[in-house]
Amino acid sequence: MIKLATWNVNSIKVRLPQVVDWLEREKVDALVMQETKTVDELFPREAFNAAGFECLFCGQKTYNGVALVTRKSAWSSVQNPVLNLPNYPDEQKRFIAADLTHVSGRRLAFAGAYFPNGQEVGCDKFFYKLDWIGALTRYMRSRIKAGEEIVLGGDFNIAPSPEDVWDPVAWKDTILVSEAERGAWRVLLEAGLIDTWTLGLHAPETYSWWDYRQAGFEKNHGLRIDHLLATPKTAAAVSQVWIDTAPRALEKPSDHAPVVMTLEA
DNA sequence: ATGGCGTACACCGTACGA
Repeated sequence: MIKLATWNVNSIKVRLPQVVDWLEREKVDALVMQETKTVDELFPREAFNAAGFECLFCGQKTYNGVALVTRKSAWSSVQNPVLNLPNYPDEQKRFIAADLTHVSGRRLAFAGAYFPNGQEVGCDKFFYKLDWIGALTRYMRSRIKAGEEIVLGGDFNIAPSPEDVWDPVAWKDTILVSEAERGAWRVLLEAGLIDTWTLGLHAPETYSWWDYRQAGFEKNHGLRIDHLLATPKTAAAVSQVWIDTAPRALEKPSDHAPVVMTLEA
């Protein structure tokens, strides 16, 4: 069994102890992280190495930043690292990927993405978001057409359906749920990716993000905006999918919870 | 209508997130 996860950690410096504890306790084999908010020179690779993980990271000062950590004992090789979208020159560090070969022989590319937030429908950042998703979609499509098996995890900053929103009436047409964003989500999936959440393997229903403000987590005022997508053959090997809400209940949590899936080796 | 909270940077407040 292979366990893959995505987690927006909201600062790897602040969240490092929680992330390392969680990786060890949950026996995660590979994790993509978003919002590491740390330049590469200061990424805490030694802490991950000591916990038995190899690291790839693509960071910047203050904002954004992504990383991929892989359990050394689970993978026979980690190859062809991709740091940021190759087809989209961008100072904002939002994409990472590598080709993983599991000790069982199963191969897959594991990609992690931090989609732009977009701030407000119609503003410059919103159009950057749509543009960035377009570049990601083209890149994914090219790799899928080449016959690769891919898992794409990340903070998509899109709630695909009304049931992914705690108050869909209040949120209607706002950032993260607008028709334009959901349309971009559908186009991405049409490139050949399946939202593993829709495989019917998950329980219970929950969100992946809750606002720090106004006791969002306690009231379960959340959104499901973090996702794990997979190409069809890999999706057919998925055995379970869940959102682990436990880290969100800790002291000084990230505002996001990790999304996890297991895959038959 | 605004800001609520948390993080980063380094101002002692501002930018940003979702």
